[in-house]
Amino acid sequence: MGAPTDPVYLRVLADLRAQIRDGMLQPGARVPSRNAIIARYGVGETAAKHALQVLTAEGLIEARAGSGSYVRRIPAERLLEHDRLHFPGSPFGLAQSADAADGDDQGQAGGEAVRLAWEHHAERVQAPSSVARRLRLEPGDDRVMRTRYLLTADSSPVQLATSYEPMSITAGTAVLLPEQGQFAGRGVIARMGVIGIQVDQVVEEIAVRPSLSAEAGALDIALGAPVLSIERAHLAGDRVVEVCDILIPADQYRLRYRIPVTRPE
Amino acid sequence: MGAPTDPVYLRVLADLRAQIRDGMLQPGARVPSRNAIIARYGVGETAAKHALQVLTAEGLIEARAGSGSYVRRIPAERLLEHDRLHFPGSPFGLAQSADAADGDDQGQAGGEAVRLAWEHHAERVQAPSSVARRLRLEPGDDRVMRTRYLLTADSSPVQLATSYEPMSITAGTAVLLPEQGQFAGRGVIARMGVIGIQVDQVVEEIAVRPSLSAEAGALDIALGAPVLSIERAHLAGDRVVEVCDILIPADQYRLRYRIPVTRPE
DNA sequence: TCGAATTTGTGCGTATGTATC
DNA sequence: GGATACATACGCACAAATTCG
Repeated sequence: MGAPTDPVYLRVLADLRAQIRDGMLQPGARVPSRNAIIARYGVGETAAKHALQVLTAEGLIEARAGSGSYVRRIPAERLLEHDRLHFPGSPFGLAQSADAADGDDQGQAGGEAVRLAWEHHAERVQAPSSVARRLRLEPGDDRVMRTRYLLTADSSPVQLATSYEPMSITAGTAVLLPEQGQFAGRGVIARMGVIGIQVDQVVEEIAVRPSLSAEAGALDIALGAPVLSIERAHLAGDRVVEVCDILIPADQYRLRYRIPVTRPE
Repeated sequence: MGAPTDPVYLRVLADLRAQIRDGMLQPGARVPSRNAIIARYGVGETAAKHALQVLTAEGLIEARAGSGSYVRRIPAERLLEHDRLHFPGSPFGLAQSADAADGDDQGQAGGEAVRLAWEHHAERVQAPSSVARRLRLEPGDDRVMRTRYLLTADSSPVQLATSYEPMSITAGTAVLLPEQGQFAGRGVIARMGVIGIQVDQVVEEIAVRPSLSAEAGALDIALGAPVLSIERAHLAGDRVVEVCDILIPADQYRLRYRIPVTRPE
């Protein structure tokens, strides 16, 4: 037997991907339709379909029924800053991409302001088992306050955050509801400080995984497109006073951490 | 006309996903084959195929040709700790996923010891344009020391790091070569300290993108599989004394940042 | 050791529904 | 309304890997 032949759809896929990378297919341009691919590359419909589907999953193109597939305009990959620990629902705020990347073509002029908006909804719930474990509560504990956040920039979703706080800590205090009352929007550290709890450490675990369908719907990305998943915990000594799951479309945003270095020796 | 009927494959998909989530299909268990799905759900081959394919794309199952599809064990995901700023070549060291063991400082907690190994190679090069910009050097500056690192755990690649240091800082000192001499393996902060430069900030930008072919080869992952790309810079006041590009297979590792909170007001 | 059955991966053709132009 | 394009759906075929008698 000769060499194991590469799958046909990979040839189409590689060619289209190269055309997009090299700029032969500009952002917004129309990608050859299934029939066009069949004719041009001499492949069957399955291969054409499969190639387009993989490009869609990679986030390089976007398919519109009845119209065609188009090269996605990537919104210049925005930067999410980490240094605002008081930010509501999430430690990541949107940064101005002032010193932004090498490619400048996309730039929408220097001074455009981005309209940011938060939606949030707080509710008392039973802790899901993974949350109970991270908060070190008994499985099934129903004294947990869950707050869901959706951050949008110019009405397009930026991040989805779900925060959990044990009511054993906050019940009966002025900060039971994170986004109501005098201390709304001040962040976990400030709010815990109000009731005498000193947060001294934040732990974040960053992972990447394909989006599930509900998440893809909420973030307006393709099903299976990679998302950054950040599991955050606020600690006060040995106590875990808050945990939060943050989801961000991985291909549209990057995270920036600034870490001060203190000199020991 | 009547209600738009839901796609058939979604019914299969939702059912299998629920079985995985609820534990009816345990990690490692075999998922029904194409033929089994056709028989059990009364759907066509296309729908069965499509449902399995979406689950694969979501990372919930793993298909082995000739054998079957199996629920993925995700706990295989290893953790990379950030807190060792002195680590050579990279701020990420391997932590043992001994389930939230807080106190351990070295990775070897649980039963299994992981054999870690570094390869490195230093060379004087001309700065690529993006590196020159980040180091604030003239484009084409050829007084730059580049050190390439490959970290392996049990001989499988974990991360690829490329570090750049301006020789205007290190030339003629004992720390010109990061991995040779008395201060080898002590990390950027310690080495710069030796020659009187006080690093006071580390900035890291985390992004996710599909791997290029050279990277996929070095990391032993599939071409196009997502990688975590970390652009790191060591700053001493206004000076950028080192930049480093770190690549990590995104589906196999997660990053952990521990951030101490200092109380100002 | 070998071969048959199973399963996935890839490929083909065709058909229908629906959205867009 | 008609042409085009994608989404979904059916069925069939073969190669390669795996499993198992």
